[in-house]
Amino acid sequence: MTWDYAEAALILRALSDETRLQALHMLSSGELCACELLENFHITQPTLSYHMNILCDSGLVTARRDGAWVKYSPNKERLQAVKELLDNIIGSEPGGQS
Amino acid sequence: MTWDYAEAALILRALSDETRLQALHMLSSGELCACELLENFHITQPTLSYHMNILCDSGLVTARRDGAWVKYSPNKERLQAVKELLDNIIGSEPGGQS
DNA sequence: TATGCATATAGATAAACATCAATGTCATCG
DNA sequence: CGATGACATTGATGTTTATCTATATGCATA
Repeated sequence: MTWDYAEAALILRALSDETRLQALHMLSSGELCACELLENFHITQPTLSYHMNILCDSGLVTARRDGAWVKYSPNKERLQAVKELLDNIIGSEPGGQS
Repeated sequence: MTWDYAEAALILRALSDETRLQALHMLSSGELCACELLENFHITQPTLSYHMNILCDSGLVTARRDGAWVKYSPNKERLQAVKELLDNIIGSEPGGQS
């Protein structure tokens, strides 16, 4: 995947918020619906919806409707791509380990 | 290194701007002074100074005075740590390659 | 010391962001 | 169909962000 700075900044901006990072972490163990996520925050339902929109728009999370619920999953490939983006910026090989 | 969401969000916020990403990329080939960086942007000197402050505060870049100049270098360890942070969030092993 | 160049700080401003209350939409169940 | 629960959208609001102009500070050199 190739990035320009504007696109990269968009993805990283999606990652630059405490609530969204925590939501992503919760999703790392598997699909969750909005109400399950909401239980772990002290924000209102519309605010969570706003954050999930940002995560979906950036491609870091995918959403699917399941009856009355909307279930969210992390897009691990996309997160992996962010790591490669960081490698490009610092000039290391893609996938370089510590 | 261990992170809480607030600290992680701070670092990622520093990475969430086009100008700062481009500055970091320029620094990947080595130390540069502010005026050298400035030549590659269409922003004013105070605006660049503002962005470099954010990069320094986040620890992603270090600055040292050299006579009249201030020279900036990337902190590659810190950028590596960001990758590990992403691994923690998505639940992969640290240093995992593509 | 006075001048000039490199960088930082201050103050102002417009745009973007995070948040909430109120309301709308969509699916389910009686 | 009507009511209820899950989620989205709207509109308002206070805060943060990126940017500029103007000015200050720090260093070097004549």
